[in-house]
Amino acid sequence: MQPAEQDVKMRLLQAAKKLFARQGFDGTTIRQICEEADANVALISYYFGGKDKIFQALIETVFSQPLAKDFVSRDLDPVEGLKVLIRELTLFRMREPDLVRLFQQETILNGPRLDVMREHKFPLWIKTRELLEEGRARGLFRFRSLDFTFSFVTGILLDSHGPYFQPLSTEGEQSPERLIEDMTDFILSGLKYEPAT
Amino acid sequence: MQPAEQDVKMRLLQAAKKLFARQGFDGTTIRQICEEADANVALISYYFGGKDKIFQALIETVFSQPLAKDFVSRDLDPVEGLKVLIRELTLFRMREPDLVRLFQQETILNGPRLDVMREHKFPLWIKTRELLEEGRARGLFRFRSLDFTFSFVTGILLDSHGPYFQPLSTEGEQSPERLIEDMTDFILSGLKYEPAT
DNA sequence: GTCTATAAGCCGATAGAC
DNA sequence: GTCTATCGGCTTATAGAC
Repeated sequence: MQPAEQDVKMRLLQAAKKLFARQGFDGTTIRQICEEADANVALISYYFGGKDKIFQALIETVFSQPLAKDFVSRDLDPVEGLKVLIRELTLFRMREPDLVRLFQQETILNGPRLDVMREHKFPLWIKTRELLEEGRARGLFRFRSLDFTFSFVTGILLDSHGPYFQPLSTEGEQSPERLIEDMTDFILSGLKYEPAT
Repeated sequence: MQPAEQDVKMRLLQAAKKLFARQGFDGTTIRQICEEADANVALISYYFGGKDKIFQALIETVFSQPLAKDFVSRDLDPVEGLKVLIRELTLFRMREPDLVRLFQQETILNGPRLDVMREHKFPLWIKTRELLEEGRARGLFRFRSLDFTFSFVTGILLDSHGPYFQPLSTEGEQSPERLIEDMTDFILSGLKYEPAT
């Protein structure tokens, strides 16, 4: 694969990510993608084989990079584990807002490609559930339903209303660190965790 | 307005709600809607004036029913107010899953159709923010950032990952009442609320 | 590898018959 | 009020020139 070819393919993938995320799959045309990527209209068919194929290629490039391999494999204390999860996930979400939006859309549309995403991301969520359960067993957390509690935690972690509620915001932009701190605090409090004094 | 006319309009609206929710606005054609409603292709133009218009009409019928009118207008204690909000919103979301999906779709896509929804729902969220702020001022709640805290609360309230995480569920179906109780408990704990003994 | 030109089909919308 | 037939526009995809 030559450099120029690499370059165009990459530009097309980047443009596809951006536009699919912002406008949805159906709301995006290959013409828009090619224009955004400064490439000819025919090159999506040439490099990927069509609109569906470039979407699939996009998903696959995402999962070729490890996201949370170490979080899943490391043997962490429930509290420390949740802290690592909150931090890593929050930073990832701030690094890749378009990707987050893309996932969210697929999740809601419940399309056929959702299974691929499930397969790759579920180890992360299984580990998260295990941390909650272990924390409860050890008396660190207090809650009644694991299913409900898990959904509360993921609701906070994967919140997707940022832009929607933007007009209500009053405090301006804040640092990621403050968000991570406050989120950790809120979740651990919700779990009735009482830090050792 | 004659009965038959009412009937067709209603069937079209119901079909539109179902298909827009499941396939998105761009992924749904007026032909599909009319087929689902057992109506002729031309009737969407005739009754509503076009695809965009039937969407708008759909949103407006939703908001013609009072959802949270009383919640917004009633002068409630912060804690009681949040409890009412959690209950009403949760019950509404269980009654109208398609509508929830529709909102979530549009929220993420951040399209031009979002403004209509914002206009109708924002009084609810403004009131929610006021309750949080008032609760903090009265020493009932403890948190640092109102913006962050508001996003945590809405993340839980508007969680959209139910179907996605379904395969991880272990506790089977549970009653709405239990969900409301647990959610209230988690949120108030996250806000550091300590019930008077 | 890149481009133009064009094919073939679906889209939303509507004029006009009934 | 309902329907058929059709229009113009835009879509994806590709054949073929360079």
